[in-house]
Amino acid sequence: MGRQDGSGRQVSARDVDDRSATVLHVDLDAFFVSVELLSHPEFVNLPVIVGHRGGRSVVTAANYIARKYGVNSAMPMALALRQCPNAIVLEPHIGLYRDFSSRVMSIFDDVTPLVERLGIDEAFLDVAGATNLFGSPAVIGELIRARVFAETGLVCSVGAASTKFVAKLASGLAKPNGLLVVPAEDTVEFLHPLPVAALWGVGAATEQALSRLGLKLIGDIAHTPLTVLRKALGEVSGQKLFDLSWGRDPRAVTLEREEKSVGHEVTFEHDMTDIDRLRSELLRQCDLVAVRLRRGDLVARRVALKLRYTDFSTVTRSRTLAEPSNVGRRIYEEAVAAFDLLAASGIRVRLIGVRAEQLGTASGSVGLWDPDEDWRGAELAVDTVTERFGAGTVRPASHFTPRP
DNA sequence: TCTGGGGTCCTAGGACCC
DNA sequence: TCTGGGGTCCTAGGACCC
Repeated sequence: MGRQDGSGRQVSARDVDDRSATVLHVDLDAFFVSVELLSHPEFVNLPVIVGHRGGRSVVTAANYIARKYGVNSAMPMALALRQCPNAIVLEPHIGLYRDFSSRVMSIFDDVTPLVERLGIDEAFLDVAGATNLFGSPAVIGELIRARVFAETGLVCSVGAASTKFVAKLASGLAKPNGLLVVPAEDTVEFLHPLPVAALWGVGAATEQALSRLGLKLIGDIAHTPLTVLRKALGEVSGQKLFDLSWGRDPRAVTLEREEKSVGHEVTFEHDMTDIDRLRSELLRQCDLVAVRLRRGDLVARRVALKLRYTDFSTVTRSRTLAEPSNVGRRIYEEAVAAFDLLAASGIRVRLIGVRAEQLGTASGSVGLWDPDEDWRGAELAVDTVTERFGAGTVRPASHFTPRP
């Protein structure tokens, strides 16, 4: 998991002017494992995995020692333990990680107001306006790394570049416990020797498709006619990859994005065949989704059901609601109607899930209930108000504001 | 090896309308 | 009658990311 002395190492592409590299990507190294190790220092030099042992679980996080054995996140736990039988397996503590995450993010906020959180353990920072105060991007990067270590005991890596995706690539190459600056003028030179899989949006399938075209390196993509890329990868993806291969990434660092969907899903320890129990699990999930919608003052216009069968094949069925809703019962009605069309005797379900989509704001009726009260109570409050004032009063469709 | 759970984005076909 | 072109919405599936 890298050195924990907090000094890190300066891995600069060259000792050059870095004033153009004002986008920082900060990524905590082996975040979940590092947090756990703060309270288990005796495991620091051992391979450590965070995740549930047994069942159908996967590796949530692994430290760098475990990674040497080929263990990676999202790998089935059973396989990970075969690769590294001596690994220490620790149960995740999401609440704890969230606390550490907020502490780290608030350090970022001290540096610049332009912080874009990316999940729990990474963020983009636009430091163009902070250089007068703190110094060059590289200096700011080291400042952040030192403060994060001093105040939380966690180690992070920083990439600095003129665009988001190059900054992210740079932080990945700087890991663990490093900093890498890619000045704008060096971007193409930096990108072209890297494998195509390094590009944001190139996963296994796209890598295969590119390989069929004989394209292995980012530089190969850069020198392929756009028409060929568009045909092989689709209009949008082809254009995007071509632009990225030349270091073109117009995305700005943005403060906050609106949620587009809210969902819940569960994989059973053993495949479920009991249709009634599947229905009741679905009801539970719909209630949870509805609570989250209400807490965000949101309503959903679509409900999507997801089933994964024994053979891992997955189907989804979605339905558009006549009236947007955030009431658990209503969401359940649609979800279970879709489920009943698929459910038949002999069904073997590995995963069931529900997702509320096409969210809109439920304006004009804030304060009818306390969003922090117990969720069953909140459900009751909705239904009570609905009863008293008639259906639609709580979240009238006329108040539905679609979001772009 | 046997595959989590939270999401976002893109594609493609069909319906429907002008 | 056997046939165009767009635009938009709905739906299903899949790739991808953390």
